[in-house]
Amino acid sequence: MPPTKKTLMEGFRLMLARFGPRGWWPGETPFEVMVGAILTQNTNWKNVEKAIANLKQEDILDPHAMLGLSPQRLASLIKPAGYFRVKAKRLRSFLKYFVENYDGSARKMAKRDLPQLREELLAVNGIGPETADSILLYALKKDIFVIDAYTKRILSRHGLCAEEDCYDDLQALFMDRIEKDIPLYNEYHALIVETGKDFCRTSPRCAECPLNGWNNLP
DNA sequence: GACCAGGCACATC
DNA sequence: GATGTGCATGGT
Repeated sequence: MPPTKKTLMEGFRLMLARFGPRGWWPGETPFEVMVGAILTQNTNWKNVEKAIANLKQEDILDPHAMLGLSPQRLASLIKPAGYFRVKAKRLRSFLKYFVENYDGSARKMAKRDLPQLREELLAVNGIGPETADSILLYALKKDIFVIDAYTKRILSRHGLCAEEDCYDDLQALFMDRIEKDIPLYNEYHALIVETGKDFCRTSPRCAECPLNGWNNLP
Protein backbone atom coordinates (compact mmCIF):
# COMPACT_ATOMS: atom_id res chain seq x y z
CA MET A 1 0.00 0.00 0.00
CA PRO A 2 2.75 2.57 0.63
CA PRO A 3 3.91 4.21 -2.58
CA THR A 4 7.19 3.59 -4.35
CA LYS A 5 9.63 6.38 -5.12
CA LYS A 6 8.39 6.24 -8.70
CA THR A 7 4.80 6.77 -7.62
CA LEU A 8 5.72 9.69 -5.38
CA MET A 9 7.69 11.38 -8.13
CA GLU A 10 4.86 10.81 -10.61
CA GLY A 11 2.49 12.61 -8.26
CA PHE A 12 4.94 15.46 -8.03
CA ARG A 13 5.22 15.63 -11.81
CA LEU A 14 1.44 15.69 -12.24
CA MET A 15 0.95 18.51 -9.77
CA LEU A 16 3.86 20.53 -11.10
CA ALA A 17 2.54 20.15 -14.66
CA ARG A 18 -0.80 21.56 -13.52
CA PHE A 19 0.24 24.37 -11.25
CA GLY A 20 3.86 25.16 -12.06
CA PRO A 21 6.35 26.17 -9.36
CA ARG A 22 4.60 27.76 -6.40
CA GLY A 23 7.52 29.92 -5.30
CA TRP A 24 7.20 29.12 -1.63
CA TRP A 25 7.44 30.32 1.05
CA PRO A 26 5.68 33.66 0.45
CA GLY A 27 7.80 35.92 2.66
CA GLU A 28 10.60 38.40 2.15
CA THR A 29 12.86 37.28 4.99
CA PRO A 30 13.42 34.12 7.04
CA PHE A 31 11.89 35.87 10.04
CA GLU A 32 8.76 36.71 8.10
CA VAL A 33 8.52 33.03 7.15
CA MET A 34 8.78 32.03 10.81
CA VAL A 35 6.05 34.43 11.85
CA GLY A 36 3.86 33.29 8.96
CA ALA A 37 4.35 29.65 9.93
CA ILE A 38 2.87 30.32 13.36
CA LEU A 39 0.11 32.61 12.14
CA THR A 40 -1.11 30.22 9.46
CA GLN A 41 -1.91 27.42 11.92
CA ASN A 42 -5.38 26.23 10.94
CA THR A 43 -5.87 29.51 9.12
CA ASN A 44 -6.31 30.70 5.56
CA TRP A 45 -3.14 32.34 4.21
CA LYS A 46 -5.04 35.43 3.07
CA ASN A 47 -5.85 36.21 6.69
CA VAL A 48 -2.21 35.76 7.64
CA GLU A 49 -1.19 38.26 4.98
CA LYS A 50 -3.38 40.90 6.58
CA ALA A 51 -1.78 40.27 9.96
CA ILE A 52 1.74 40.45 8.53
CA ALA A 53 0.81 43.63 6.66
CA ASN A 54 -0.20 45.16 10.01
CA LEU A 55 3.17 44.27 11.49
CA LYS A 56 4.99 45.76 8.51
CA GLN A 57 2.82 48.84 8.63
CA GLU A 58 4.00 49.44 12.19
CA ASP A 59 7.56 48.64 11.14
CA ILE A 60 7.90 46.00 13.83
CA LEU A 61 8.34 42.80 11.82
CA ASP A 62 11.51 42.23 13.81
CA PRO A 63 12.10 39.77 16.65
CA HIS A 64 13.29 42.31 19.21
CA ALA A 65 10.64 44.85 18.30
CA MET A 66 7.85 42.29 18.46
CA LEU A 67 9.05 40.98 21.79
CA GLY A 68 8.93 44.54 23.08
CA LEU A 69 5.21 44.84 22.39
CA SER A 70 2.68 44.11 25.08
CA PRO A 71 0.82 40.84 24.49
CA GLN A 72 -2.37 42.84 24.05
CA ARG A 73 -0.82 45.09 21.43
CA LEU A 74 0.63 42.14 19.56
CA ALA A 75 -2.72 40.36 19.66
CA SER A 76 -4.53 43.37 18.23
CA LEU A 77 -2.09 43.61 15.31
CA ILE A 78 -2.43 39.95 14.35
CA LYS A 79 -6.18 39.89 14.82
CA PRO A 80 -7.06 39.19 11.17
CA ALA A 81 -5.22 35.85 11.37
CA GLY A 82 -7.72 34.54 13.92
CA TYR A 83 -7.01 32.83 17.27
CA PHE A 84 -5.27 36.10 18.02
CA ARG A 85 -4.88 35.59 21.76
CA VAL A 86 -3.36 32.12 21.54
CA LYS A 87 -1.23 33.12 18.57
CA ALA A 88 0.09 36.21 20.38
CA LYS A 89 1.13 33.90 23.19
CA ARG A 90 2.67 31.39 20.78
CA LEU A 91 4.54 34.11 18.91
CA ARG A 92 5.94 35.44 22.17
CA SER A 93 7.09 31.96 23.20
CA PHE A 94 8.88 31.61 19.90
CA LEU A 95 10.32 35.13 19.96
CA LYS A 96 11.69 34.60 23.44
CA TYR A 97 13.37 31.38 22.30
CA PHE A 98 14.68 32.99 19.10
CA VAL A 99 16.09 36.09 20.77
CA GLU A 100 17.53 34.36 23.83
CA ASN A 101 19.22 31.58 21.90
CA TYR A 102 20.09 33.17 18.58
CA ASP A 103 19.82 36.90 19.19
CA GLY A 104 16.92 36.92 16.72
CA SER A 105 19.26 35.90 13.89
CA ALA A 106 18.11 33.25 11.42
CA ARG A 107 21.69 33.02 10.14
CA LYS A 108 22.97 32.10 13.59
CA MET A 109 20.13 29.68 14.12
CA ALA A 110 20.78 27.96 10.79
CA LYS A 111 24.32 27.05 11.89
CA ARG A 112 22.91 24.44 14.24
CA ASP A 113 22.13 21.02 12.90
CA LEU A 114 18.68 19.82 11.97
CA PRO A 115 17.94 17.28 14.73
CA GLN A 116 18.88 19.73 17.47
CA LEU A 117 16.85 22.57 15.96
CA ARG A 118 13.81 20.39 15.50
CA GLU A 119 13.95 19.30 19.11
CA GLU A 120 14.36 22.89 20.27
CA LEU A 121 11.45 24.13 18.18
CA LEU A 122 9.15 21.34 19.33
CA ALA A 123 9.92 22.32 22.91
CA VAL A 124 8.57 25.83 22.29
CA ASN A 125 4.96 26.19 23.40
CA GLY A 126 2.76 26.60 20.35
CA ILE A 127 5.14 24.98 17.88
CA GLY A 128 4.14 21.49 16.79
CA PRO A 129 5.62 19.30 14.06
CA GLU A 130 4.19 21.11 11.04
CA THR A 131 5.16 24.57 12.26
CA ALA A 132 8.63 23.37 13.28
CA ASP A 133 9.24 21.69 9.95
CA SER A 134 7.91 24.68 7.99
CA ILE A 135 10.37 26.92 9.81
CA LEU A 136 13.19 24.44 9.28
CA LEU A 137 12.56 23.94 5.57
CA TYR A 138 11.30 27.30 4.39
CA ALA A 139 13.08 29.74 6.72
CA LEU A 140 16.29 27.86 7.50
CA LYS A 141 16.66 25.72 4.35
CA LYS A 142 17.03 22.45 6.22
CA ASP A 143 16.26 19.12 4.55
CA ILE A 144 12.99 18.18 6.21
CA PHE A 145 9.70 17.28 4.50
CA VAL A 146 6.63 19.16 5.75
CA ILE A 147 3.40 17.24 6.32
CA ASP A 148 -0.03 18.78 6.75
CA ALA A 149 -3.69 17.80 6.78
CA TYR A 150 -3.83 17.96 2.97
CA THR A 151 -0.95 15.52 2.64
CA LYS A 152 -2.76 12.88 4.62
CA ARG A 153 -6.05 13.43 2.86
CA ILE A 154 -4.54 13.28 -0.62
CA LEU A 155 -2.45 10.17 0.06
CA SER A 156 -5.34 8.50 1.82
CA ARG A 157 -7.81 9.25 -0.99
CA HIS A 158 -5.40 7.74 -3.45
CA GLY A 159 -4.84 4.61 -1.40
CA LEU A 160 -1.25 5.44 -0.54
CA CYS A 161 -1.42 5.66 3.23
CA ALA A 162 -3.57 4.44 6.08
CA GLU A 163 -6.15 6.63 7.74
CA GLU A 164 -4.46 6.13 11.09
CA ASP A 165 -0.97 7.16 9.93
CA CYS A 166 0.46 9.95 12.06
CA TYR A 167 2.65 12.92 11.15
CA ASP A 168 5.92 11.06 11.59
CA ASP A 169 4.65 8.09 9.57
CA LEU A 170 3.84 10.30 6.62
CA GLN A 171 7.07 12.25 6.90
CA ALA A 172 9.03 9.00 6.81
CA LEU A 173 6.94 7.83 3.87
CA PHE A 174 8.36 10.68 1.81
CA MET A 175 11.82 11.00 3.30
CA ASP A 176 12.61 7.29 3.14
CA ARG A 177 11.84 7.27 -0.58
CA ILE A 178 12.51 10.46 -2.46
CA GLU A 179 15.89 12.14 -2.88
CA LYS A 180 17.13 14.36 -0.09
CA ASP A 181 16.65 17.53 -2.07
CA ILE A 182 15.61 20.77 -0.40
CA PRO A 183 14.09 22.43 -3.50
CA LEU A 184 12.11 19.22 -4.13
CA TYR A 185 10.86 19.12 -0.53
CA ASN A 186 9.92 22.77 -0.82
CA GLU A 187 7.99 22.41 -4.05
CA TYR A 188 6.37 19.09 -3.23
CA HIS A 189 4.72 20.35 -0.07
CA ALA A 190 3.65 23.59 -1.74
CA LEU A 191 2.04 21.64 -4.58
CA ILE A 192 0.25 19.37 -2.13
CA VAL A 193 -1.28 22.43 -0.46
CA GLU A 194 -2.29 23.88 -3.81
CA THR A 195 -3.89 20.57 -4.81
CA GLY A 196 -5.50 19.98 -1.44
CA LYS A 197 -7.31 23.30 -1.49
CA ASP A 198 -9.59 22.19 -4.31
CA PHE A 199 -9.18 18.45 -4.85
CA CYS A 200 -9.15 15.05 -3.16
CA ARG A 201 -11.64 16.32 -0.62
CA THR A 202 -14.02 13.41 -0.91
CA SER A 203 -12.92 11.14 -3.71
CA PRO A 204 -9.66 10.51 -5.56
CA ARG A 205 -11.33 11.30 -8.84
CA CYS A 206 -12.93 14.66 -8.97
CA ALA A 207 -13.17 15.64 -12.61
CA GLU A 208 -10.37 18.18 -12.72
CA CYS A 209 -7.99 16.65 -10.18
CA PRO A 210 -4.39 16.93 -11.35
CA LEU A 211 -3.77 13.56 -9.69
CA ASN A 212 -6.33 11.64 -11.72
CA GLY A 213 -4.76 8.36 -12.70
CA TRP A 214 -2.17 8.54 -9.96
CA ASN A 215 -1.51 5.11 -8.44
CA ASN A 216 -3.79 3.70 -11.18
CA LEU A 217 -6.93 3.97 -9.11
CA PRO A 218 -10.14 3.22 -11.03
C1' DG B 1 -25.75 30.57 8.13
C1' DA B 2 -22.92 26.60 7.69
C1' DC B 3 -18.47 25.36 6.50
C1' DC B 4 -13.64 25.72 5.95
C1' DA B 5 -8.81 27.35 6.55
C1' DG B 6 -1.08 25.55 5.21
C1' DG B 7 -2.45 23.24 14.11
C1' DC B 8 -1.62 22.94 18.75
C1' DA B 9 -2.18 22.40 23.73
C1' DC B 10 -4.72 20.78 27.27
C1' DA B 11 -8.49 18.26 29.83
C1' DT B 12 -10.64 14.13 30.61
C1' DC B 13 -11.57 9.38 30.56
C1' DG C 1 -3.00 6.20 24.72
C1' DA C 2 -7.11 7.70 22.51
C1' DT C 3 -10.54 11.07 22.11
C1' DG C 4 -12.74 15.68 22.64
C1' DT C 5 -12.55 20.66 22.92
C1' DG C 6 -11.20 25.63 22.78
C1' DC C 7 -9.19 28.95 20.11
C1' DA C 8 -11.46 33.33 16.12
C1' DT C 9 -11.16 35.83 11.78
C1' DG C 10 -12.69 36.22 7.02
C1' DG C 11 -13.98 34.11 2.48
C1' DT C 12 -17.28 31.04 -0.09
